[in-house]
Amino acid sequence: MRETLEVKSKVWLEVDGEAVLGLGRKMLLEAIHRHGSISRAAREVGISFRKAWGYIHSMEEFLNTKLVETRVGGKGGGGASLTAEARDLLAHYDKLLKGVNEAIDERFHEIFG
Amino acid sequence: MRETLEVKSKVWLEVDGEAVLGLGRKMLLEAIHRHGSISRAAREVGISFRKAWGYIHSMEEFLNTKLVETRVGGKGGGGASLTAEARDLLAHYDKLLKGVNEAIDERFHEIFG
DNA sequence: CTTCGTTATGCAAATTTGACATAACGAAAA
DNA sequence: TTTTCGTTATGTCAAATTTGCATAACGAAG
Repeated sequence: MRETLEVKSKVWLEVDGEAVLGLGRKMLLEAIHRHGSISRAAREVGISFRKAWGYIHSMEEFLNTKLVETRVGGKGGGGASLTAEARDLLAHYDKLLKGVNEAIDERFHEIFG
Repeated sequence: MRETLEVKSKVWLEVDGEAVLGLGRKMLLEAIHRHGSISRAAREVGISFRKAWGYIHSMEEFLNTKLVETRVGGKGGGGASLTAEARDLLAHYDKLLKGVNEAIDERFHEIFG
């Protein structure tokens, strides 16, 4: 009956019905933290700068919190870094994810074989 | 910092990267089972017949299994009912969902307060 | 004062989604 | 036999969403 039946899951945070943190945004923020640049982070996670920028501003708008500190111009063109609030939010989200996917997978294999 | 921060989650099944069963499709199939009609089921769950029909055929194509038995014309115009495979799949999916959302909620409140 | 890579946006294209229109069907009633 | 009725079954098109393109502004360093 089935070819490659598999379970998929998503866990994300919302404010006023708008997504403010999911797997994609998490990857983006972590990449920004590593590279100190939105554009380089976007390239790494495979999205356009435009989209990354949209993500960030949407998150900041609905969380009503500054997450990414940016510098424009200057040596290297500028750059970006995470605020303490962003790092804190990421840590909490990581905790939330920890074990959830494993629990789902476990249940899936237990039921569907 | 936050207004109404809440956790959201989805769990669904895929075949070859295509969704074959999620919450929406589950609701639709259950409504078909109750009403014996795709169109009445679609009205109940708030989607168009066209969309419901698309769901069903996509599910059947990727699962390579007949899920809905239909009769066209005749008294009442026709009707539809679930196959044994569909009922079986629904039962398994229900089992899969059972507890998962509770586990996620529990973890959320434990971490975010 | 030129260069460079970045932030910052408007806008258009493309894709996806969803709704509309219409045909076919067949049992029962007229 | 013919009409009626609510359903299944699809093609087609519009609308909404998403994605990407183009361009301006910036400012430190050479």
